[in-house]
Amino acid sequence: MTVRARDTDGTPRLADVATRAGVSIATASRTLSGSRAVSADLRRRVLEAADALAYTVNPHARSLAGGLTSVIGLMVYEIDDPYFAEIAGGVVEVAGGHGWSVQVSHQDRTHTSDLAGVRLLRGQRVGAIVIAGSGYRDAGKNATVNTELEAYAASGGRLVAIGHRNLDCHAVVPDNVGAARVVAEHLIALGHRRIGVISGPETLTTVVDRGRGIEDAAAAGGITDIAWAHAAFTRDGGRAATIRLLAERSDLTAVIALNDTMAIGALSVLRERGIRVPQAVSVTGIDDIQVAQDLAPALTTVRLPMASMGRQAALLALQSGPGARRVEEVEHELVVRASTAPPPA
Amino acid sequence: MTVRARDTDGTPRLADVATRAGVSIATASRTLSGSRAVSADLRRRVLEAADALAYTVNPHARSLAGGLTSVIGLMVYEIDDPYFAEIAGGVVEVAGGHGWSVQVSHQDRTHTSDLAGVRLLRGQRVGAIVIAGSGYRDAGKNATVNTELEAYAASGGRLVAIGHRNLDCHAVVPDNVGAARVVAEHLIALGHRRIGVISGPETLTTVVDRGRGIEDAAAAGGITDIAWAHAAFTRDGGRAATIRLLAERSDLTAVIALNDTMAIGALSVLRERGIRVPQAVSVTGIDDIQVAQDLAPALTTVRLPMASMGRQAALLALQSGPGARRVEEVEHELVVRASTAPPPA
DNA sequence: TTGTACGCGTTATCAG
DNA sequence: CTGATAACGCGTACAA
Repeated sequence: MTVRARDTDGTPRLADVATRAGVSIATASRTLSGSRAVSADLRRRVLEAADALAYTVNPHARSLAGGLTSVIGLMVYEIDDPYFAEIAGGVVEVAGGHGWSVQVSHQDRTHTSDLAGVRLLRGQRVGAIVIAGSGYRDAGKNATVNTELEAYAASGGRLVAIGHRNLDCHAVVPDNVGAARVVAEHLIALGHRRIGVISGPETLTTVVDRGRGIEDAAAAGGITDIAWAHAAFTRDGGRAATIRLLAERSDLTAVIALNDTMAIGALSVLRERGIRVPQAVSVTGIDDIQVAQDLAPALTTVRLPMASMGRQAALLALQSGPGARRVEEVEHELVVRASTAPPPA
Repeated sequence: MTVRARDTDGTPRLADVATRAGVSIATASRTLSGSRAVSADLRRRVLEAADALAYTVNPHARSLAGGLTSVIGLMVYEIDDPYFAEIAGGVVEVAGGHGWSVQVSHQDRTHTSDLAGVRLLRGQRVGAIVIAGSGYRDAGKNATVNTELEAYAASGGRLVAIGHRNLDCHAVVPDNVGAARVVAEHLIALGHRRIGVISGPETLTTVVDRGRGIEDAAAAGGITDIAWAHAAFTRDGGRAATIRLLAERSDLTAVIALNDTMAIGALSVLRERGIRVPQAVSVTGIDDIQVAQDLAPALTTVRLPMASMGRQAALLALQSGPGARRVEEVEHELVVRASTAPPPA
């Protein structure tokens, strides 16, 4: 006898369900995966059997047999950055609600690692990829990654981008230009004329877009001497950029950070130096991460609904039928708190 | 001819590598997975072929053939809570460095969902599970989850807990009792006697342990009337608990939050009411999440190295040979900032 | 509609 | 040390 009585590890297989229901494994498979119609009677029997056995499909077998897995590959920079963490929260929430898992793929803002990340995800046959990191401005760098991404989509994978438009797929995009313009306008309306911007690397499209928003507002306000300082898109980057800005232009009355994380760095430097915010210098951010309201002083910023963006992206990934490309714009809103005031007299 | 010329999606298979190297797929498999010794000559040829073809194993096929996958299932509450986000950062970092992926499983602090999470991870044959959420105090609730977890470990999965000891597996554990005692002692040393504690639900072991640390310090300091308020282990929970505490005991000079997130909630309530920190009331947290230093005022707390804990846990999961259970204690350190001062005269 | 049988890509077993 | 070959669990043409 070659009959393997009760083998492996006790996990029931599809065959067990089929046997118990008195049907073929094909029928069991069809009812469980819903790929084809099955008579109501058999359908019920299969479902009961599966339930009684506490059957769960083996995703690997399923994938090997041709399909993709119920996993969303989420590509982010630094999962411990609040911006991405909040997005991830939204993605995880929706995915979990649909029985999907979320695999976090870390990028380190180099396109080679992005490429490796995408390849890994493809190799794992994940059913969807949500790419939350900003795209690169450099077309060449984008090319390799995008090619891989599009090949993935072409082979049936669902692809959704958060925050960049230049990828040919569903996308959830904040209006980075508009958001940045709004904070700049707020400062200008308060009377600021000598403004500095602390910015992330210009290789990121998010940075470029937000920078453009500032320039738009400045031009409209007749301001021509905005001071720029570029650094990493992090708290430490914010510190470094602020220090440089202060050294170059001691007359600034306002600092615009291109995201809240950098703004936190700016605040910390100003606090160390005893420069009062907002009395001597106003500071703004963009994103409205949760802690923005609890900083010292509470940060004036522009709210982007990160968690909701994550949820939307996950929904697009899970629901997206054969339909055309969908780009969902998300609202932003100026949130005025305690870190901005008119410039000193 | 039944020969499938170039099928599926162009992804090279092990057979392709074997053919190109002029060996059997068995040999190719052995060299690539390193399961058995292979002569240096063949080994080199296989490696070259694999490299030339840009071959990557199909993890599903590998898993189906008997093994587990190179995936760490990370169970956390709220990936967007800084505490867990920082831990996740550490796990993702180490995992990525070893070619492993990280799958985030969300728990919602109910044991049924925990159970579902573990089952899902098992069903996916993940190679390791790192469970970062606090355990439950209720033995009954633990039982079902723990049984599942131990079955997982028994079947070859690597299991590592962060923050609870009562699971029979490798663990990375902070001294929650000691950490809480340290902040309480700090306040007592400053002269505080009328102290309130805002705490998470007592169903979590972390909460219970930290609470005990407070009680120890209070007893040693001869303080018997500590005021307690329980709520969710979140910012909003911190707000709710603080409001209740203030209503019951208007004479408090210090509020101990059992984690930084709740402390943030406490600070926000006190700020709204115009109660000055630390002049009127001192506030402390536990964890030292990154933003603790940037709050208003900067938070006095106890540092737990979350990122490092995540890294350690991942290493334990990936390296752990057949060795015995290892429990790694992590250091904590009181960080005195601006939110504590002697009580008002 | 339902069942049979083959293939998905690897690992493991068992001979050589 | 190396090579056939049988699983692994499931989807799905194909046939009935």
